[in-house]
Amino acid sequence: MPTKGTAQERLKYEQVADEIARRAGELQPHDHLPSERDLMQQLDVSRMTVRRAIEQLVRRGLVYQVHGSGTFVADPDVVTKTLRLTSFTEDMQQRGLTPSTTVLRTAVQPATEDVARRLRIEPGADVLVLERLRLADGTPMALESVHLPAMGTDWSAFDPTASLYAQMSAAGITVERAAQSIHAVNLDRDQAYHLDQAVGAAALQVTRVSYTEAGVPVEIAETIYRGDRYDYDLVISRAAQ
Amino acid sequence: MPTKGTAQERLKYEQVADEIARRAGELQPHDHLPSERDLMQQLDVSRMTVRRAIEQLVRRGLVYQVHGSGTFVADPDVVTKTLRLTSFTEDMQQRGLTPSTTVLRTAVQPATEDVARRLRIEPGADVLVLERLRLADGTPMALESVHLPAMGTDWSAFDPTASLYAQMSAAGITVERAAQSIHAVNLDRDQAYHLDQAVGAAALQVTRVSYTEAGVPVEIAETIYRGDRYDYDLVISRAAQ
DNA sequence: AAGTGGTCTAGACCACCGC
DNA sequence: CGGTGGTCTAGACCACTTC
Repeated sequence: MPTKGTAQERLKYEQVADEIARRAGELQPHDHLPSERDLMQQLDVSRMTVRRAIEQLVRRGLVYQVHGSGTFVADPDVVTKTLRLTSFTEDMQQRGLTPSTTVLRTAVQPATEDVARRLRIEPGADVLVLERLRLADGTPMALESVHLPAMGTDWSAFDPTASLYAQMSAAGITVERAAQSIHAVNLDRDQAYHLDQAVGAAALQVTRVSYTEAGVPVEIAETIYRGDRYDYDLVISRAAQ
Repeated sequence: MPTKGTAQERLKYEQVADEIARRAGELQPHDHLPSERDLMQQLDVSRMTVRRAIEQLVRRGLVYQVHGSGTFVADPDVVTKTLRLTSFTEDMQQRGLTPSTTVLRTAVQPATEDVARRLRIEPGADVLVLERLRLADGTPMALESVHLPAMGTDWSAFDPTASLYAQMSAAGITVERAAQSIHAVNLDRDQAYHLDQAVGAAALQVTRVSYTEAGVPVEIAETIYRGDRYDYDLVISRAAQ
């Protein structure tokens, strides 16, 4: 038997998933893939590992399964752009734009009733407030207002121009889930000024509350995107449930 | 051995998931749940079944797991309202409102270049076009324009006032995935009239392309929601990936 | 070192599809 | 009927956390 535990670069089911994805790429939409039993023999793994690999691919929308019939290559098109948890920076880079940021305001202040309730902290407790103008290729794209609870973190070393998620991650905070609410608003005079838009122009107001794996809220962010330059794209899958 | 295959009301892992969820409900957030090995003994199932059950609960945001440490009850709050594939009817009912519909237009017409490309059919091929005003508790909420490809279906029996998804389902078409794009727009005169809003008021324009499990597009829907009465809520999970 | 979740195996039976 | 995916078992070893 070959050495097994040593330097197992990647998980087996991921390697299997990659291999099946590679084969699917060489076939046409709706073509039949080998059966799970064939694949386990060919790739020398157990059936559960094959199933787990295929499960990933189904979730990504790359293949689909029909009960007594088989596994097939899916029609592409929608693939790739599944819903992900992204920062403004990543989001813009993905669209091929260069993001930049102007800090409008940064302050430590007592939490309002509403903010305290949503962050599940005491009203009046310290929160870091950060207001930024986000630009893409030098053009104003969004106005962002972020509230962060203290959480024993030392915000004195905080750099408002750098990536927020990166700094939170460095502080041991990992965002696992976020609730978003999207609303349409007409820009007021101040907002229109910052975004270089006409007063009353339609804009997307996205309010996000981010949570750790344990369901502890760690961020409230309210972002107002220019309506003429920003779409909120997402893919909903019934399988996700 | 007891009879096994007969009348197996529900899947084992679902029953196990329910039982674990019940126990979690009686505990406080961040309380420790029994280990997987304890649960498999207590519930007399294999470990894989326990893991599969817990996997569901993690996806629902009800519990969370930490590698060498254990399984814990999650902080609630966000739970329940995960992203789902819903119709206007379900959506409104979920918000406690009574939906109704006024049909503005219904016609079979040749597909435009753009519609044909998105539905992956020939330009000029027949599509069913349906324009409806959707109301909640009698108040106009949204303007909806739907394009359906022919797909050999007999649209002559089509009832524009009834649920679209129900009729598609009856025709053997199941929507499994949908790509949505959300945009902010200012209402034009005609839209404002139908929605009982001021001209130029901000509104959410949601464009959806629905696909079957095999990735075949079966519907294009463009819905314009009143900005003052409609939020688009969703929960993004990193686990979803 | 003991206990936990994470991965993987080899095998079984069931439910469904197409011939 | 044979082949397919869907569920489930009993056991093993690994990686990580906690003491």
